[in-house]
Amino acid sequence: MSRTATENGAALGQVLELTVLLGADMSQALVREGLTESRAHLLWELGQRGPSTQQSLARALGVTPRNVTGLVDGLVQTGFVERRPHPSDRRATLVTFTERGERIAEEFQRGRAQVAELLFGDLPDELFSPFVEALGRVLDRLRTALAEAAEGGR
Amino acid sequence: MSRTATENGAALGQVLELTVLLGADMSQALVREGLTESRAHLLWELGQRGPSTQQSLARALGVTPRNVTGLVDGLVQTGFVERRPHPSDRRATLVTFTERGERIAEEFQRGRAQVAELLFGDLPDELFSPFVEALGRVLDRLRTALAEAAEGGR
DNA sequence: TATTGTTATACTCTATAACTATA
DNA sequence: TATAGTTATAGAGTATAACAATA
Repeated sequence: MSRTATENGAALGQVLELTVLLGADMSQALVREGLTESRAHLLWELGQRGPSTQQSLARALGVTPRNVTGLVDGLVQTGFVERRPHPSDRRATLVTFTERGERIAEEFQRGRAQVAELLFGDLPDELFSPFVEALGRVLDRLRTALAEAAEGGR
Repeated sequence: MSRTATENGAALGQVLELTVLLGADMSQALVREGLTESRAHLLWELGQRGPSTQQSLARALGVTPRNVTGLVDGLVQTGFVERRPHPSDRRATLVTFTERGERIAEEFQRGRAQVAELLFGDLPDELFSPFVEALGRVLDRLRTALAEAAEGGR
């Protein structure tokens, strides 16, 4: 083996710590804005897609339509989104940003860019390039393994 | 600037995808074992510390003692842990693994090692070394920023 | 007095199943 | 008959506050 299992394990430990810290940072910011992770995730998807039916949000988030009802209820109460009638389908509602919601969604994007600069801004290219290359390969391995597990589990 | 914000943003995107996929993989495995993330986290800490009071678990997990009561209730019902009297303090209970719990905790460790091999086993040293170096620096930046944010927020 | 764990209460996220209005 | 969203019900995780037993 070119490397010990201990070295690979330590690298995974670093990756896991990174996920924990990024999660903590995000969570901090959300609490400040009066949001939960689930609600923020919905706002993020809404920002990516524009006004959306609850069904499409449910599919995007990978949760049940009933769950989306609850999340939208919360976001309506706290003033981030509105329910509007769908122009051509009277069964459906279009979830749309309020001004406040729009502002927050833009802040998300800015915040994400700031985090990217914080993490990588000072990293010299000699490290950044192989980092991205290695990360790409690691992701490929993981995607493949998960897809195979999903195949086998069916 | 040596790199564009777009490149840094893309790198962050990769990192975030990695966190999502690792979370999905872990979650898959936990559901198979009849565990939730919170309960698995408690088992993990218990494995690191050995038999523990609920207070110490609460501190380790960063949740309230009341919350630990619920998690331990669930783990007792599903046969992963037992409550035993504390030998010297009759107020406290010692949460200890059952045989089944012990077995699962060992499987966690093996599973984690397998994931490490899956992710990094095929990565050539020329990529692995700078990857770890870069990751270390990124973690330092993030730890520092979070510590400062915690300072300021007090 | 302080600490350990629990009861009481409440909020959020999540799911399934049944129901209403509309397509 | 099928789809969009909601009501009903339930379980899990989380929190605060009040309380019992013990230190």
